[in-house]
Amino acid sequence: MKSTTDEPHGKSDAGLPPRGTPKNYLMAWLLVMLKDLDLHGYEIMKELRENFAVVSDPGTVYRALRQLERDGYIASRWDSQEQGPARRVYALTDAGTAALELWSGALEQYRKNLDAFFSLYTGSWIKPPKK
Amino acid sequence: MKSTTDEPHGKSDAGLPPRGTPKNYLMAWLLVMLKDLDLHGYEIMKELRENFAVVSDPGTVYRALRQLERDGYIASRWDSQEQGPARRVYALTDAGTAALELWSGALEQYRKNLDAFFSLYTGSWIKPPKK
DNA sequence: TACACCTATGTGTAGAATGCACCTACCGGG
DNA sequence: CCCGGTAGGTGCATTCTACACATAGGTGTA
Repeated sequence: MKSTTDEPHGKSDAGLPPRGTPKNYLMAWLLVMLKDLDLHGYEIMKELRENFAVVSDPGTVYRALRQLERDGYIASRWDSQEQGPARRVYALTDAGTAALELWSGALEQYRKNLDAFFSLYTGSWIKPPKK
Repeated sequence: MKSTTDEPHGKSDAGLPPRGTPKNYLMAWLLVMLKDLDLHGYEIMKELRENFAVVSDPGTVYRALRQLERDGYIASRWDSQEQGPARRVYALTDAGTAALELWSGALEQYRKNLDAFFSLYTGSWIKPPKK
């Protein structure tokens, strides 16, 4: 049983870091996974869980993939092999490639922001004097 | 008028990077701002908006500060100077200092994760062979 | 045959984080 | 007298994600 959800008075512990991934981070990862290879959802999900620890739940991955498809960033086809259930294989579209480029720029920005955080955390911060 | 909200069929553009900050990122910043100095909300909010671009909205900052206080990570006192309205000045508690340390570790982890993303984005990724 | 388990793909739902719009109140200048 | 800046706050809607659960084909095994 989770300790943070059964408190009677609504203690929420938002001050503590979540296992939390940045908002919409998942989308960037889905796009980058498909950059060179076409993959199906289960494969992507396992990689993201086991190798990259980006997401914990299969449902979230499948839902996000369908959303990316609705929005035209990826396209899917069915791969019906005789072994096991059919797979929905995804491929990046041109819009998806463009979006991935945008994501890359945005994440570089995040990285600089992180550096700013650490420079506050390690050095002392001098508040800019009010003019 | 925002172009993403009035589409009839629910297009949501989640594939594109949001101005988006990582989830709960704000909490880490509030804590780190108070690491060496006691500040009031308005000051913190202006810094976060103008110098660090972490958050866009004052309400969000004030709300988050109250939440951190409810959870015991920061404490407030009123600073009633005769100039202008009274200010609620915040200071880090011991729990807050500990939480900030946790945040620092989590964000270092996040940075490594970002590096993994970029190594996928720039190099080619070789999918690990299924055993 | 029954069952457990793995692959593969989803839906329903709830909680949390955030942005936008809006409100109160104090104070100084034109 | 009204405007704008300082200071703090609420209500609401949207969005993201985790958890639980459902479905279905296939394989091994008791």
